Amino acid sequence: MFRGNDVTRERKYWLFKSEPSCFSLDDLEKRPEQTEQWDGVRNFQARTFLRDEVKPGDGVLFYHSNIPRPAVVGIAKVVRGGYPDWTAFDPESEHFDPRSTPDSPVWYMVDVRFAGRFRREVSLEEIKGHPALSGMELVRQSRLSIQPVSKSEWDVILELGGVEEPIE
DNA sequence: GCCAACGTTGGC
DNA sequence: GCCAACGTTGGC
Repeated sequence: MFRGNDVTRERKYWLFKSEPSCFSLDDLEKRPEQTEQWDGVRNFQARTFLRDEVKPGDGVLFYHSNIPRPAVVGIAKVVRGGYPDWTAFDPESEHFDPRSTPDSPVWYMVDVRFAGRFRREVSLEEIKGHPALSGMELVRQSRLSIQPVSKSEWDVILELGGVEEPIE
């Protein structure tokens, strides 16, 4: 009932996938204010996370997919929660979807800001072989592009990757 | 480039 | 509402 107004809500953690040939951690770091709209998500389960559950201050594991050695390469921070993905309204956009309108949006996006690069990448292979990580959504259901990560998984991956806790 | 796993679409 | 056909993702 008070969803969205809960100022006491605990920070949540997420894993966002991206093909680096499309958008990489490097690209995020080079953006103005190191911030980017995470648009183009066209999967309903991922959409629902973006619309309802991803909130400012949340932590994001930045994962590079569809490459020879897929891996978490760094972290980002959510700076704006779910709002309508305008690329769905734009006929010129490759993410155009006429089912989504400004009055009744179907697709949502969030804004993320660069928060750190790992000293070493944490590969999918390593995650699969790590007792504390082998139950991750990433391993169990490999296709979801926005997925929740537990606090303990977040902590272990940051420890493996080697980055100071960067989010306030 | 292959293909398994999964999501979506559409006929019935 | 079932399910076959099809499209996409993403590891390998």
